[in-house]
Amino acid sequence: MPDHLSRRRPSLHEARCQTCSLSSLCLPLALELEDMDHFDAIIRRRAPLKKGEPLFRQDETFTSVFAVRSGSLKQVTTEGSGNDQLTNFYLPSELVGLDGIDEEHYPGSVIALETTTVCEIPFDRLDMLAEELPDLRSQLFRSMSKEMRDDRRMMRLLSRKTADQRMASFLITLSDRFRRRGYSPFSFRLSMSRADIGNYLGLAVETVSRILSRFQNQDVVAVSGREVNILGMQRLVALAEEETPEVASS
Amino acid sequence: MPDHLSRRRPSLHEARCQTCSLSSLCLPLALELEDMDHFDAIIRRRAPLKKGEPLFRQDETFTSVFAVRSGSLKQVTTEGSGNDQLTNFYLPSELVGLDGIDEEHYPGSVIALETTTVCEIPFDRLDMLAEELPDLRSQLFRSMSKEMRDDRRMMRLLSRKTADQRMASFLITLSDRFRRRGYSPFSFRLSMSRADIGNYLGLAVETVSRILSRFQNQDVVAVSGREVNILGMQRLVALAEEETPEVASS
DNA sequence: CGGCTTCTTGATCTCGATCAATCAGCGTGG
DNA sequence: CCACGCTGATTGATCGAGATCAAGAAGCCG
Repeated sequence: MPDHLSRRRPSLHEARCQTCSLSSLCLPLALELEDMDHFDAIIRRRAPLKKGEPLFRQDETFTSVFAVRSGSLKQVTTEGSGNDQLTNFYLPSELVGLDGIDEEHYPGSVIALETTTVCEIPFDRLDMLAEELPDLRSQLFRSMSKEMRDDRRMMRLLSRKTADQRMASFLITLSDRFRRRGYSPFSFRLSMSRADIGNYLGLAVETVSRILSRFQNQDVVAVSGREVNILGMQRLVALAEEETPEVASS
Repeated sequence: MPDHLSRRRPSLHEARCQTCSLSSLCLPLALELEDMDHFDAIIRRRAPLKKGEPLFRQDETFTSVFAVRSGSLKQVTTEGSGNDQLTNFYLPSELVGLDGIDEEHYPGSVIALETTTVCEIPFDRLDMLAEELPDLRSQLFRSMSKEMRDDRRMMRLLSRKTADQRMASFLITLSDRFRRRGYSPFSFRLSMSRADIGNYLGLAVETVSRILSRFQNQDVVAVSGREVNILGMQRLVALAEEETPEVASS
């Protein structure tokens, strides 16, 4: 993640939706000014999380969803003994915790990858407001629907794609998310470790490292530590889409 | 004109939520009788789908969600050329199409695996009703949240589990869903082909077949064609949870 | 510095894909 | 009724992508 994402402490006037630079991407995106006031009123500001700090832990009681304001987080689900699964990364404007509504508990821990600030949105208040504001309700449905759609894409990636395609897809997706947030899509900093990437993509750390080295040798990207430069977006897209031979189909 | 002639409703008394045997599992589960009337009023009954018939196709405009009344369906997403991904199976009382809200198009085709009946719920009407009925709204959020949670479980399965664990998990999940619908959790019929199972679990057809044979030899299940008998649920659970050595973790 | 963790690179092994062949079911038409 | 063809399922033999094991290198912070 670009450093300025995490460095920027919200000054006071940023701490309101009306003046937040993310408002066009975030939950209140469809609201009129007046409605946004109502929405803004239920938000709780939070002290910034330091790297490694949890926003909440798995199995804690679900109370709120969170909008990322700056920084980034990962969601990790532990099942059985010591076998974690990293199910998502969250960037600014994205909504965290929606999968906890059902069952009333968060299904995974969400942990800051760098200094991170979030807006807390108590869900009972949000639900009440969703009753009054059709646009807010609609946006909430959309957000959840989008997350389901992204999950399906991820399943496809995990069950059909080769290691190379996974890495390429991962870099493209990140690039895209940065672009839509107004940052360079070609030059950014990874806030997650190689281990995180491997865990997320279903690959061994060694494989992640090897593939990045190979991409580098092929001049598709330039990687230095966590700094990434995409040199050939075309090639990268080609790598991600390359026809995988065949699998079961009905 | 007498009412029963002008109505295009199927005359089955089951065709109303109030008397539907699934109402305790389905969307209106939390509604008072009076509210259920309102909900019932927006439902459109549909002619049964025959095996192989699509409920809707990928990229069609999103208009409705559907509740499965009887039978079963699969959701298939095609991307690129001829490379399908089966992302879900749907059983009675489950909600189909929620991932189409965002983007206004269905992200995959949904196809009947056998003769199947569904209730069509126009989404704009549902949304309006969700404004008036907090319980309905809540249940809708829950359904979506649950689907996200299930998706995450699936990601975990695809990225961490061995072929044996996948098959075992699959059978257990099915068994569980049958149990909650009042059917035998130990004896049921698979409505999907081996190819469908393989596609869903990210395995080759041959692997699915081999594992079922092996499970059979170990007296964990008895399989005859699509008929399944679970002989050792304990063993099956053990197979599904067996510690997978190690993978990347942070 | 030294003691960490994270990352890279090399060598080997393994699970499940792929290739190939046969078999079983099942509707269709002669 | 059976022969035919088609699709789905099973079983065997081989192969390869990526995991695992092993050892260094490079950051990073006290």
